[in-house]
Amino acid sequence: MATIYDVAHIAGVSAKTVSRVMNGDALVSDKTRAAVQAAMAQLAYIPSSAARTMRSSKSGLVGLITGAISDAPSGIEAVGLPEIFIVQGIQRVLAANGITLLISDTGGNAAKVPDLFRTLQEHRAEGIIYVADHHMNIALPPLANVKHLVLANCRDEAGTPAVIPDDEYGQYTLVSGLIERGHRRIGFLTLPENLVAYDLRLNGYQRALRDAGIPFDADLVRRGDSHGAPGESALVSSSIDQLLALESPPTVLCCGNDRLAVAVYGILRSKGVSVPEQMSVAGFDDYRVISEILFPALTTVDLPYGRIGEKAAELLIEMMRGSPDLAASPRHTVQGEAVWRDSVIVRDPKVATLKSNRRNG
Amino acid sequence: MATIYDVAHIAGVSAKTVSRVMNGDALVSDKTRAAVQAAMAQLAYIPSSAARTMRSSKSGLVGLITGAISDAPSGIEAVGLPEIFIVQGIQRVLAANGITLLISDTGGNAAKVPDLFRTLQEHRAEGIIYVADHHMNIALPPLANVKHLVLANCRDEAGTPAVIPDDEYGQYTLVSGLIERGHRRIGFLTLPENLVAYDLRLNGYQRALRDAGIPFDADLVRRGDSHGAPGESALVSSSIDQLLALESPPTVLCCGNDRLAVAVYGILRSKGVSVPEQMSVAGFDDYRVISEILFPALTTVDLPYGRIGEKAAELLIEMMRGSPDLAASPRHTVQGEAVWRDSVIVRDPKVATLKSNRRNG
DNA sequence: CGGTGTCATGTCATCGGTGTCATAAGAGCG
DNA sequence: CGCTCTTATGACACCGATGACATGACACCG
Repeated sequence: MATIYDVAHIAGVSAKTVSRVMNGDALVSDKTRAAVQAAMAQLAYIPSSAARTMRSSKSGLVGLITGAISDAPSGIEAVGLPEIFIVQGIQRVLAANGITLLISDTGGNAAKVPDLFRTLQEHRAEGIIYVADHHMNIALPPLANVKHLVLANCRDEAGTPAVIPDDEYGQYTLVSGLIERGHRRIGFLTLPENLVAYDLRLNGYQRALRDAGIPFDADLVRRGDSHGAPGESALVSSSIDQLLALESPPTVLCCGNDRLAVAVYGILRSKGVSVPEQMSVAGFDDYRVISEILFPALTTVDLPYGRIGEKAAELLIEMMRGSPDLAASPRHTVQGEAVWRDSVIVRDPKVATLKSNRRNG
Repeated sequence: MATIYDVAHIAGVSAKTVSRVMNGDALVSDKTRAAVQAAMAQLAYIPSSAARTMRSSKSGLVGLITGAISDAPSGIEAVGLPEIFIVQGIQRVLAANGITLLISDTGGNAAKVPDLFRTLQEHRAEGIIYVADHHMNIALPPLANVKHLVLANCRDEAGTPAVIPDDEYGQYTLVSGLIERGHRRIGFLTLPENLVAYDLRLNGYQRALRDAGIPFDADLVRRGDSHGAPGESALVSSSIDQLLALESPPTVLCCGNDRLAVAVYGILRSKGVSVPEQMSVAGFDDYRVISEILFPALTTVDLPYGRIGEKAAELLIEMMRGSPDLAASPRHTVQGEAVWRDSVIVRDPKVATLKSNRRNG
């Protein structure tokens, strides 16, 4: 590979002048610049970032760690789907700032994390972003010499700057929208209780009811997703049975995520309940492969993974540039809006519910 | 950040001796080794890979480029789902070999590719893997000085080493299994015609029929997936109508991918055809979020994205080590097997088909 | 006891850029 | 014309590791 000296020799100038041409550092005469550029083109010269890094101690690299330091029960395979969108968002921002991304994956083995950090530090990464595959609490091992660290899609108790989705807001928006569309009895099929999003979503659900003056009815909240564990389908099925058996059953089911919504579609149909005519369904995630393809198309909440990535990268770059006032608000949320599709119908609040219909029919 | 000289000074030895301790190069007395290690620990010393790279011209980096240099019609948003699994597979193998991954994404803009290559070369990546989000043909721009390049999930006409899924085999295995399970009239809802997999899958379908002595009936092959374009659902619905209207309708529908299978479930149900009792359904991809959750669980073909990534990385490492006999077979295929779930029933080939049933009933 | 070999360690140059300082060539001015 | 000032460029050290080579301390041998 050609070096700066080769270029200098061909152009008949000193290496330093070549350096100046590359960096636009100082005044270089037009003639010299042209000669240098011609020489660079002729040799297909590409500067060595290693040499540059040594001298300037700026690597132009940011490290990324993904994988599970999970607080979820073991044995649950993380699907890892959102991560690619987060990574793409990060990439987008970093590339625009001339930064290259070093990536490493724990492969689900939390014990590897210190090694991964070390590797990133060997390459003198100027900042590190840790990405989780779902909104969770994490506890990173003690890390010496890691100056700039941002968490994406997760958070810790140590006050590390974090970018997380606003689950409470998303659920609030969805449920408010359902109420606007005439729904008064809103079933809620929950996420596993140990998830961070469990509480947040439930809060959003309750706040939306409260703001609309609808009393909270605990009977409408049932266990839904259990990480795809065996027996989940039966669990969801029985949850739905309980909801349908209520004196005043729900007119819509909010599912903890889109995956669960798919299961609910099947279960409702197998029970002879049509979607959305007899029961509206809403998901959470706007996991498009599911939500757009499902029939009828699924109303859900957009979880803006790309934005989470972008914001995490923007935050990191600010930190690297030494902006202050960041420690002030360690947690940054990104809001996603409800996406209205065919699985939710508009109804007249005064018309009786499913159960009553049946009774009458 | 501490340097090798700082360590040497604290340990009371020369820098070279510290280097020897790190690399296990030459004999070092136990006492000296202990002193050096203590000093390294005390300073939390982490060697600089930039300095090492300069001296040895080995960076320990491999570059990865993802994104669309698509042969698909424009305006189609790549879902980008498999990529994460491929990337994880690559990461797994590289990490095991002490190699760090540099990643860059075109963000769907093919014009960026030369820039991305340049950036990877500035960091002196020792090899580059190009990953596509679905099995496709690509044409990379002319690249000077890229010695070791491997394509994953795509291929070109220039003979670049490539690791691709064996779509023909997958479809063959699936259809053979359907025949074993008593199906004789096998419907086939195709992928878009411009996809590489379109022909391969159709070939596998036909070969399976041929091997079983079942005549190929073109009426059983209908247009299915159209990249989620508007009107896709209507298209699939009419394709299914045509299949159901046949004198001897199919007993099972093979869908070009799992996404399409989800749509087919809904359409069949809306037409009053039960899955799998009246019509079995099979997908392709084993896209687990869909296949395991769908009700009934979807029979499909595993597309081993993780293995594709692993194999691409293994191939690249072989090339980097200078193994020969690689140019000999530029295309390496990875086979995926059919995964049998509830959406396909075993039937008695002698029993009449749906249409006949209806007629009789 | 001198010669030879092994072990343990140090010295020095080098990888490819860039920061610092020096310097040469004009330009402008009194 | 001599002085200062700007512009354009070069010389040189340095960043942090490591390869090549040198050296010093013993051990062993005849």
